[in-house]
Amino acid sequence: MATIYEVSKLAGVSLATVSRVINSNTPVREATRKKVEAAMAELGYRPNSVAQSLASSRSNSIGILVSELNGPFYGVLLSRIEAEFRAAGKHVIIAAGHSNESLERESIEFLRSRNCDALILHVEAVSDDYLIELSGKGCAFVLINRYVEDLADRCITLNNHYGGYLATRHMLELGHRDIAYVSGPMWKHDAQERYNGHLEALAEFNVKVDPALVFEGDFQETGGEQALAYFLQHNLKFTALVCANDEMASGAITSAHDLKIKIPEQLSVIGFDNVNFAHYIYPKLTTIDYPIGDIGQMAARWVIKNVYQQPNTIIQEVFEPRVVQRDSTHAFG
Amino acid sequence: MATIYEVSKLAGVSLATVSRVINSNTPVREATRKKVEAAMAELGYRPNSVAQSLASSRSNSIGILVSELNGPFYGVLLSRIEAEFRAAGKHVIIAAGHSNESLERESIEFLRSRNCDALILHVEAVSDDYLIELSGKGCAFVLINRYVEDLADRCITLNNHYGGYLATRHMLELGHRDIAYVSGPMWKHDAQERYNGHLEALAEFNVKVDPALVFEGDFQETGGEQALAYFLQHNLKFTALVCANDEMASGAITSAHDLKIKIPEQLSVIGFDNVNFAHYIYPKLTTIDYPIGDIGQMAARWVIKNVYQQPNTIIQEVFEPRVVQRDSTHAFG
DNA sequence: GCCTATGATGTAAGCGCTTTCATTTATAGC
DNA sequence: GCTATAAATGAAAGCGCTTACATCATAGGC
Repeated sequence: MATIYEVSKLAGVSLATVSRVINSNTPVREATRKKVEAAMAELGYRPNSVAQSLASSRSNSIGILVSELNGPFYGVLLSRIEAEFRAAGKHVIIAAGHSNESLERESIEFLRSRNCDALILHVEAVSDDYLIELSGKGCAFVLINRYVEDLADRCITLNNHYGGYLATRHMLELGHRDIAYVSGPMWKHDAQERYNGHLEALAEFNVKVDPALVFEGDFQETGGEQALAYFLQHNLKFTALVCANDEMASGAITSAHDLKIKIPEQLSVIGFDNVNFAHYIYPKLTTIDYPIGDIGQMAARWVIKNVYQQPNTIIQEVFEPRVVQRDSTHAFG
Repeated sequence: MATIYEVSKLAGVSLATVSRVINSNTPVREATRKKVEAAMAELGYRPNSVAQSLASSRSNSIGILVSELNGPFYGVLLSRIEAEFRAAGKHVIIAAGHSNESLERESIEFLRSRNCDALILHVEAVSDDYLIELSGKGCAFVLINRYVEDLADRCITLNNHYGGYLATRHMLELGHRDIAYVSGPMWKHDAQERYNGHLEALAEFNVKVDPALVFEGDFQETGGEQALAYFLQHNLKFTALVCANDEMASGAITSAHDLKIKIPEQLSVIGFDNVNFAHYIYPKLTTIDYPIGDIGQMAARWVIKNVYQQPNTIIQEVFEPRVVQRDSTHAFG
């Protein structure tokens, strides 16, 4: 590969001038620029990004840490982040934290040692204090799907409360009044918020909360299966089932098939997240759309604005969910 | 961040010695090593990977180019590749080619300019000649899911022919004789091979091929829908449907639901790939497992062996598919 | 005890670029 | 046409590390 030195010799200018036309951060006379560009083209020159990084202490790389690389969720996220940075000439280094504290910390250290200019973190296990400390060390990062008070300006989140509200309101508007709820693990922030939204909707429609109609699931398919079994076993009356995510909704629907409960005729089911398999479920799952792609893109913009100094970039910190009506919900009666 | 220089001063040794204990490529006296390690620990030193790259002309980064970052397929692939390299202290840079020739070329150039030590490519649009030329330029890469004669030793593939054979044999063994086939776009190598496998199975069971029972789909859900509509419209008799991938199988099953065709009682359906949503389909989809994760891991090993010089690593170039029996297929009669 | 072979450590020259500062060249005002 | 000023370019010092080569220390052979 040709180096900047060879380009400068061929163009008959100094190294510095070539560097200037590459970075276009200092004016260069038109005629000189043309000469340099011709030389670069002739040699098929491409700047060595490693050398650029070392000299400028900018790596043009952004570290992305997500819980899992597979699964229905993160692909969309990565896709949008990559597209945004690619357009800006930056590249993306990925790592998986597997929702495990020590792995998450290790991954962050790993990415930091890779001289990433910034980190986009989707972390679940690491503590708020750790993140605050990290920020104190001067590490530039954005948090996705997590809100930390002291780091509020670097959190891009979904309005989970409103999502929970929308899901239950959807059922109420369809005329349902006996609504069972399958929550996520209550120690998780988003699970709690979604549940609070559910309560708000019930209150708005003057429906009394029946504690027996709430089941704490695990955000997995099994959670939905267990929830349905539990509600039926206790002989509870309900015509609608609100699930705090799509996996659990899928589990509940699978169980319902086995028990010959017709969906949505006998039971309306709504999920949350709108993961990519939601429309493969039969009947196609009505759910709350989590615009994870938009959130990823916004995180990338945050980096472009704050780390790569494009102050005009507009940042939206909170995203609003919406109902995606498909075939698993049905008017009451 | 501390530099190697500060470590050397604190430990009372030269830069070179510190570098040696970092890389452990040259013997260092035990006592010296201990001193250096203590100094590194005290300073919280981590080598600057950019400087290492520049000096050693090894970036310890591997570029991964896949068609899409989302979708049911690539997450698993990335996940396994990342895990393998992570364990080896390497990192992974990702890019998406979107099955578009110029984007694929551009992405490859992008990754090359990032000084990746090697590339793992899942490319569909770029020509064989381009790849051969790339290899001639001394660019180290492995090809996933694509076989190029002249590059045979750097191709990790699935035995698609055998997979096609297995799918149809599965139906034949269940007693079906009237078997419709939905292929992928025939210009795609894998679609062609899967179809040839289908033909082989039919021949083995002495079943005559009925050209009317073959429909060329698009590897998307719509392909499956169109195929079913086509077969029914032409009043063809068939009790089994072999689809060249899971998306098309899903489309066919959705259409079947709408037409009140019972699966598997009236029609057995098998897919191909075993993507993550296959078991969300109702009934759970019987399919051919494509061990994409294993293939990714093997590609990573290829790099470790050939680029990072670990000659003992064993490489498996061709992977064998297998039948995953679920609920969408049923014995004839 | 001296010389040599061997292993451990130090010295210093880059890797390919950016960037500060000095220098040269062009522009304008009189 | 000459100086004051601004604009364009060049020279050179790093960025933090690796590595070839030189040097020094140690041990073994006689």
